[in-house]
Amino acid sequence: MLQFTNDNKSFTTDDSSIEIQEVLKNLNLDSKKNIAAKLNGELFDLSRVVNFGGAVEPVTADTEEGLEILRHSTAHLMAQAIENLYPGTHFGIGPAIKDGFYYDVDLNGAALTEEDLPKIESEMRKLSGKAEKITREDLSKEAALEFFKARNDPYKTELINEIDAPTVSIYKQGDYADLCRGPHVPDTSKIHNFKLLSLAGAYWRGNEKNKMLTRIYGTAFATPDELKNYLKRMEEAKLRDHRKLGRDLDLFSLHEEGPGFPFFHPKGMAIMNTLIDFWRREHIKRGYQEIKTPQILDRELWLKSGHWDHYRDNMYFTEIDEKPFAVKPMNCPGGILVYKTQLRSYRELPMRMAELGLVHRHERSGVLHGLMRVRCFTQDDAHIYCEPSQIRDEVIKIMDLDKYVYNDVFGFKYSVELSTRPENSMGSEEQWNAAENALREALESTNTPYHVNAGDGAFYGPKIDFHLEDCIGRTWQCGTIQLDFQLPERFEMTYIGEDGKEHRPVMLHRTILGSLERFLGILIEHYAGAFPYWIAPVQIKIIPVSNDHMQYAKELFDNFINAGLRVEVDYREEKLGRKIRDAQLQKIPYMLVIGDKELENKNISVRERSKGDLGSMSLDDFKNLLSQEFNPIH
RNA sequence: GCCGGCGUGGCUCAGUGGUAGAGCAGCGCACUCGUAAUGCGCAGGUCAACGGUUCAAAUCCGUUCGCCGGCUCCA
Repeated sequence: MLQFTNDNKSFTTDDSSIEIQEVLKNLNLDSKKNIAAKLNGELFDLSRVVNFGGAVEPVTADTEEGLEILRHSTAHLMAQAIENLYPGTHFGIGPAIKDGFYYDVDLNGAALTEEDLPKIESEMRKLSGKAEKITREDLSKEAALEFFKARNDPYKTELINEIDAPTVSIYKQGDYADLCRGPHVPDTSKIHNFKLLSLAGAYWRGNEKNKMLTRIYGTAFATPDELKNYLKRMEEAKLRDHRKLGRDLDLFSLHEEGPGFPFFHPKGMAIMNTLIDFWRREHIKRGYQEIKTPQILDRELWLKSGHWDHYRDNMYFTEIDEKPFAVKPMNCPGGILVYKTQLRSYRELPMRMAELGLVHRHERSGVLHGLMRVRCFTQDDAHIYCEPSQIRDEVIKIMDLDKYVYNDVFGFKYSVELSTRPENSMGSEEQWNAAENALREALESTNTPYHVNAGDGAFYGPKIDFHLEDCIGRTWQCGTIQLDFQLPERFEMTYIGEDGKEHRPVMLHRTILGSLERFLGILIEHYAGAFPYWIAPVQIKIIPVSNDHMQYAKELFDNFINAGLRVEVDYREEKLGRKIRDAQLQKIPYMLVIGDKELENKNISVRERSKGDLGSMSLDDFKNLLSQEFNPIH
């Protein structure tokens, strides 16, 4: 006797070969919208025979789980279409991902281009129109291997060999068959609202030593409107691309003469400098001191630090007086030399030394991306030297600063990851365990949710990484906290303890913004170029109505400049509408219109970029208005 | 680095074998203007670079560089 329930409804049957869709029917849960079902929380195909009972519910494409199934099935449909159009294609993997799905295919040397995508799409629509049943079969591993060997599918057989279970499942629709855990929609007619998006190369199993396959990205949604909205969102995201806005707003530029080395224009620097002002004030408040160390240092230093062994491939080298030197890829070794200039006391610890260090790292040409991924960047670095017992509190203090900066000041969502010991690392197992535990303890004592990234730590120690989410939902690593027992050892760093004896300090490496360049890129996209007043490169644009008002405009300009504000005057002999439009396009927070009326009353007419005309007011009232603006520097 | 695509004035883009085009921006002139584009005129390009095919190359082929979308790697 099987019993199925849904809320307060229930259904019992003796039929141990019943399909879930029959169960749903008997519970009056049948619907054309159903694409799968959940039984005791586990997902099943609608046609799956179940010989056990439990809580059952239908799954539709408008839920997160349903959408994932739909997308996975769309990937299969695409593979089926490709097999029809390009016989002999071998298939890799084809999962659902965040905003859609992809399939990695091996076209036997044939190359696809973007123009081929509509052709594949229309084949998919044709197959969808046939409403072919999607069926599941459970096979022993041996039988499955036979099956895919017979189909000459090397990638699938490789996958089967690695599956650690006696049986595997395959899904079929028409002549197409795929190794797959499922579940899937019941037939291909459920798949309507999809679009193939782009092509890319992808190594088989993500390993660059393997063959490169062709990856086809696509997406699918429950309704046409959702698909349309998604595509529109992507278009809008393109409009806030920091590379486009960086040019339009005259913030920075990139040149062939320096691939990966960005050039900052006056307006980009205005933002950078405001960011740095903010950063300095906040660090002074929190007990940091600031240092600056050289760009190029003797190779011996990098041999000693371990960078030569572990980081050489990312470093630039040069020669001075026939002696080998390296351009610094990190600030730590230089900072340690500063620490070692004096005999240190336990009374000085924890010692927090910050450095806005410009580091150079050789990145492979294909990974460069605007300001987000460059070959030279300014780290808002700091090294904290402390006693082991102080680690936890110091980590908590850094996480507090992270929260303040990311959340309170910039309004970002962020997530936290703990990365543990990688291959090719320095130091002993015990040291690594102690270090990892210290970080874990700090996370847990503050109830911080985090993911573990096994094997992703730095070569000298484990780390906590902070990932910000940008407008397209991409995440970027900014802050990091890295615990290091290795460098203090290698550099024989010491402090004199309360007991009068020498002790070895522990070292924390940390950044908050990460890279100022990347952080600026993220800010541009986050605000779509409309920077908040406090950080806007031009805060106020003064717009004289005609030549008669230039003199008054200049007086106002001087007044604002003396008050430390970033202000410009539009001296062009253009119509007012034109000057307003241009200031709007530059996304300047405040526009001050100066004409006869203002000249006469010695006041100003204020326009705010999103609220529009605020009317006339006195200079004092306007300054009062400005003082109400969010400003973490004042 | 790898796979695919792309490279035409400052920007956005036309131009597929026969003497390089448009709009915007720039400059000049006129208009002196009240909350998102005034009009007219002028100037600006060895078509990424190098090599090849051809009577003739922006256009076809090759190499290099750079950029874009991914993979791998990372702040």
